[in-house]
Amino acid sequence: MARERDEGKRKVILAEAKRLFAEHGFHATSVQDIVKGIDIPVGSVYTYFENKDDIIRCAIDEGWAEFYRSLEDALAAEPSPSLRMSLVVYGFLPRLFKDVELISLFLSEGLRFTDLHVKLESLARLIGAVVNDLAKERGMAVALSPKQAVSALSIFFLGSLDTIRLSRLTGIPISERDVISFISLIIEASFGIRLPELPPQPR
Amino acid sequence: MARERDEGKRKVILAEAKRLFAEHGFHATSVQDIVKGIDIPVGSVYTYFENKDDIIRCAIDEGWAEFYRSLEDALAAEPSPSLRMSLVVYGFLPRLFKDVELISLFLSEGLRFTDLHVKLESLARLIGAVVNDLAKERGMAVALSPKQAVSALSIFFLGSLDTIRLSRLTGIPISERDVISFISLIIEASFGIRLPELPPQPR
Amino acid sequence: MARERDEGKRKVILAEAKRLFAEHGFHATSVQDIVKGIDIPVGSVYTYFENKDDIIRCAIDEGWAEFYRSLEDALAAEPSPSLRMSLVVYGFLPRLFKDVELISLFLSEGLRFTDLHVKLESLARLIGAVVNDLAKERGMAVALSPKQAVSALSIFFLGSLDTIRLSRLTGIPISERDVISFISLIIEASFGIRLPELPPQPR
Amino acid sequence: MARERDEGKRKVILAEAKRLFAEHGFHATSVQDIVKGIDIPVGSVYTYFENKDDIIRCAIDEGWAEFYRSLEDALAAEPSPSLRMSLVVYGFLPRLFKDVELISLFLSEGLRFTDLHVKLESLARLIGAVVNDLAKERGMAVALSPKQAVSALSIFFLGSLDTIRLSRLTGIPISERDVISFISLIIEASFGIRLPELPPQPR
DNA sequence: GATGAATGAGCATTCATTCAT
DNA sequence: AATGAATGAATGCTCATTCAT
Repeated sequence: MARERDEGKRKVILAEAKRLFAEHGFHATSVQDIVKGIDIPVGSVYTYFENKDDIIRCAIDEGWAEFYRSLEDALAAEPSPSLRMSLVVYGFLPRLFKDVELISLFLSEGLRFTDLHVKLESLARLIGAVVNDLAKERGMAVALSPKQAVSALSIFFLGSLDTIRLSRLTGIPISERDVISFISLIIEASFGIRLPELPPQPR
Repeated sequence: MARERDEGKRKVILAEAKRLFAEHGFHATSVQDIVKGIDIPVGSVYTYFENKDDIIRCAIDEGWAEFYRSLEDALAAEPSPSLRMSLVVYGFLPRLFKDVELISLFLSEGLRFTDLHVKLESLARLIGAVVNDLAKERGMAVALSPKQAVSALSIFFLGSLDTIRLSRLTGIPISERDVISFISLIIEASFGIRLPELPPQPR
Repeated sequence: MARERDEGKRKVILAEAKRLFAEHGFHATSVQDIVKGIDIPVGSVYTYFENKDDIIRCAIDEGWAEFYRSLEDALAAEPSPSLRMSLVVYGFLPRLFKDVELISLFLSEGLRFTDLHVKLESLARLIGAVVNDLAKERGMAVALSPKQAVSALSIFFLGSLDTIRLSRLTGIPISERDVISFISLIIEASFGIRLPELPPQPR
Repeated sequence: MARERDEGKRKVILAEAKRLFAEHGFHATSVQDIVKGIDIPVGSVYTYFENKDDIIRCAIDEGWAEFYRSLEDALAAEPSPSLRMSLVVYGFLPRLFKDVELISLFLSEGLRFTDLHVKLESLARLIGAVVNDLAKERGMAVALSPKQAVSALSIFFLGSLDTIRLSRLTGIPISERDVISFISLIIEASFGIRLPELPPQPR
């Protein structure tokens, strides 16, 4: 009967907010700033979001959900442990790196706005399984305690993301390739395998 | 003749600012907030700092400088490569972890306010030398390209810091011990040595 | 042919509005607030009321009209002057006190939205007649000038209502019984009669 | 050292606020409205008041305190009970009536912002003493229970104020003289005395 | 130098009403 | 008629910085 909520409008707001939050920070970006560029009246923001906090929370949660789900699906479809590991390193790491805006949000303001540790734990479980399967395939006893495994994952994951964020923001000359090649080196050294390089994943 | 600036007052402002910036974020902390708790008039802040940005810049720069200098001095005083490495892992990593406020500033707002990559490059040079000397002592050819070395350091350094920051902020159950033990594990595995555990460094 | 307006829906809106206006004030209650709890769409409000002002005006006018009409009818049906006075004191005052919401509206925002003095004058005429008849019955010359009579009525009426409103809002320990017993005391003293207490009026 | 808080400025804000609140209501008057007419920047309001609520609270509390204190002082200086009663009726009632703005604030929004019942109880104690002394002087046993006395005072006080407020706002033709003359009539009838009319009190 | 009142642009959010559906 | 998304001016309040004292 009345006008329907326009999902497209919501997406536009979210995208512009993500862009500006990542570039200038959450607090330095006003709601007015967000709508200015996309020609949507301020009031409309509050049709689609509860408040400013809700915008960043949605941006992070939805970005993460999309990333996580597609990783989960792809891993489920691949039976070989070592190919699954390749998928993680050559498929999803680059994919994540492409979305610097999400990463920046995630690491700078995300802690205050979403249950980051829940996200991190799911990811640890997902990737932990890949690691374990690979170890089993290679006939290795897993040398890491579960606690060390979570630490390891957290360090590599956050470290890689932060390094990429840094390289974008400060011009430090580390490329995505450098990070990925180092990560794959570590894995290859640990498991004594050659990790088959995959073509970039389709979106 | 101008009255002396009161260095104690400056320190108090810096400490309170660091505390509040780390807890609530830079933008969410007003200059008024900073002086409220420490009973110093607003105007005085501008005797010691150019503006609000200058406060965070000083907090980070001075915190970093102090950390870096003491690391540099300690390394210079220790001739044995493996003991130097121990010093880094068991002496300075914990010391850094203790100063969560500095880490939080560093990782959340630091990028916008200080030349983080200059700091990171100095650190890479410093620690890179430790790594190289250790490799030489062990008669190993360094397997990492310089680029990979910087990537590696960046990933481990930022990853460790962010993991600790996270564990404090979100209650994710990773302790400083876990991080340190994982880092030392990696080093020991890479160099085939047993890294002697050092007593905590005095301040 | 136009669909019938749903009188029930109108009543529901009016009742909820009365409740919220009385509790939080007219300006502090949004039209959105009103419809939220009663599951009626905002747009519908404007089918039944011209605008927000119209809602409060109707609430007061209709509440008053109902009260006034039933007082008028009851008085018309009772021939004895002293019983008519009892009716006013023991029948209608308590009835009015029950409707605190109406009173609050009346006294707080009513002045700006309805012709309160017209209402007060009708009431003065109605009750003035009761007073005069009672005085005639008791063989008394009325000691009050018409102006004093209106003043008297206004003071007692508004004073009683305000006292009750106050006791509800602030917990001041004056009960409806206290007010009614004082009013009846004044009347009994003035006319030298014993006012027969009536059973509460049926709605 | 720095500029001193300007009590005059505070008074100007308070006076203008009182005027506008009384005329248009608290919620219908914006902080911007208040400063517009008196050429003071918005920010300065918050130097002198915590927030908008604080303005009305101060207006009521300070207006009441001034009124109450001067009533208290004047009563203390007058030994004769009947003259004290005259003082109340002919001295202070008119004085209160002059400050319609205070009354309006008091009765319309005051309940939400100040502990009105505390004020009313102090007043009841003060005037209750005058009534008792007069009764003793006249050799009368007080016929009212304490509860009835408070009710009586509340009804007369609030009724009188509201009647005056009404007459200003709606043009109902009741003058201050009418109210005062009715109140004095009641007192004279109750105590069988002639209340000596006093010249208006100096401010 | 020390102080803290002064400033006014800017902030996030609300809201009565309209009107496309 | 019914609906509820759309609207944008207006709200109360903040805040980095200045500068009169």
